[in-house]
Amino acid sequence: MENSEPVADRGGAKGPRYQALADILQNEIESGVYPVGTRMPTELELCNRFSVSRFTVREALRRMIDNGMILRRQGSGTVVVSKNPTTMFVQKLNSIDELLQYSIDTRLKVKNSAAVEVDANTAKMIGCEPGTSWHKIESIRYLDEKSPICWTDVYVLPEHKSLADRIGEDTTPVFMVLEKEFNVVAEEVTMDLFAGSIEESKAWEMGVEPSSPTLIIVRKYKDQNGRVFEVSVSEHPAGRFTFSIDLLRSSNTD
Amino acid sequence: MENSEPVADRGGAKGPRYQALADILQNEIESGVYPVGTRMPTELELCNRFSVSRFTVREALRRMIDNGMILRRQGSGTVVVSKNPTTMFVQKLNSIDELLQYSIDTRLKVKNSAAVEVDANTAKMIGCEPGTSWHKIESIRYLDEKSPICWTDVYVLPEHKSLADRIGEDTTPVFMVLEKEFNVVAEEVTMDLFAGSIEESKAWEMGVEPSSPTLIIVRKYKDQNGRVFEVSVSEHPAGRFTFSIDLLRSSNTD
DNA sequence: TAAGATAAGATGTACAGACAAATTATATTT
DNA sequence: AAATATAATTTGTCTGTACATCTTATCTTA
Repeated sequence: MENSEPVADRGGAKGPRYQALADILQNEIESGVYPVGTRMPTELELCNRFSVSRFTVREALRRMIDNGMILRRQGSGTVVVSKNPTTMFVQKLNSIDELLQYSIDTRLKVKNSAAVEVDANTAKMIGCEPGTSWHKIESIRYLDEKSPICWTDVYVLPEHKSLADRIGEDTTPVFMVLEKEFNVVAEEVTMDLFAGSIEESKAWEMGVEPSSPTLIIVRKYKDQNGRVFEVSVSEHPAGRFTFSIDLLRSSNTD
Repeated sequence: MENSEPVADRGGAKGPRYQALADILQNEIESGVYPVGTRMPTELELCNRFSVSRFTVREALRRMIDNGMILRRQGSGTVVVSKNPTTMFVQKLNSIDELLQYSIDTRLKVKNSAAVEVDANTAKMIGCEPGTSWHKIESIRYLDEKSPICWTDVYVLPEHKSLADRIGEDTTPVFMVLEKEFNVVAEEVTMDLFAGSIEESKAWEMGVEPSSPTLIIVRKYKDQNGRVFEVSVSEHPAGRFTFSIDLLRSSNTD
């Protein structure tokens, strides 16, 4: 007596068996057979139900992990964490340089370095409470001697203020210096991009008209505990810089 | 006579065997044993050299694929594509909406729709040859009746011009309408963000001063063959819109 | 020479079995 | 009843084998 469902020999569908199995299970999750938060059947149960080997089951579940629908823990089991396959587009960065999007030859030149208590405006921009203590490093990024790319204000924790002395020594990104010197790890980076007008004082330094358009990029670097340990605010005068993102549709064949 | 290298029983290092193997191979790539562009040993050769099963070898190579160091093709082999483990940060999008970054309630209102041959400036901006034929759809994105978010010029292929009639019907993103109606698939999306000044004519429509700062976003949608089938140019007056990216350090434990 | 058929080589898929490691449930002891 | 030890469960790692599928090289033929 056959007690298994036809995964091996389904209609006219082509492709590997684990993909067919993944499709079935994803469908069952979407239709509520295994609600979010509950546990999926064990590998052995799936093997028996569909009459396939553990290899096939694990390969199918691996796809579902990549799609962000399930989560597995050794000894515990498989839990459903999402009804829909997440991550339809993925951005891949090939290097740290692409995160900052400057060629390796640009250099940061420090103009000023001092402790500050952020005012209301700045607090809103960098996402913290007004009056918080930060160490602010004002600097300009140059392509060469006469070509300023952008003005950058770097905010670091007070205990990291000695960082200012190391900026400009080489072309290492600021947050990588922090990682190396102060033993923090950038686990998450949030970037906000918007348009604005440049301040009069900075306009002179950058060699553009006052209140001319700029692309402002605010980067927040968080460590493992979610604490923001660096914020940088960069202002790029129009025409000097383009921020590019390349997104690839992830390999879900759903 | 033992002719294999010790992967199974290395020093005091813990962890699975495939991880040890992956580390060794990554090291050899970095030190130039297998230069970028050349082919790695076959699975069977690695099995023999390290006295491990094909499972272990494939599991190791799978890690290296995830790191973007190698690329494999059935029947062909394994080629090295990068000296360093790539993808240090990954952006995950949970929905199409996050790609466009507009709340689901915004609507596009078509102002004009006509065939055009792009001039030199536009050609440079959207990345094609001057004189190319496109169908241009000018529109404005509104949050509600009186709140324009941005001006958007959508360029689609001439054979897709009937799309203009379907824009604004609902809140479906333009490229998704194309995917559904014309059977194309957005496999890759390239976005360029930069600052600029708004044109006089558009300034009036958007309710801002002429030549005031704008955030310009150019999105190019490519299909499986790499052909660009849609280009959109959005101009967001300063203060109306912020583009956010959230990057997570990828799980490579190298 | 060029086109097509054939063979060889490499990765992909699939099965079965075994043990390791982590978790959870159960039983035991205090 | 609570803490501890034990057993059962579940996923992780690993080996071996077999065949399928795709690619590339080689041979054959027109």
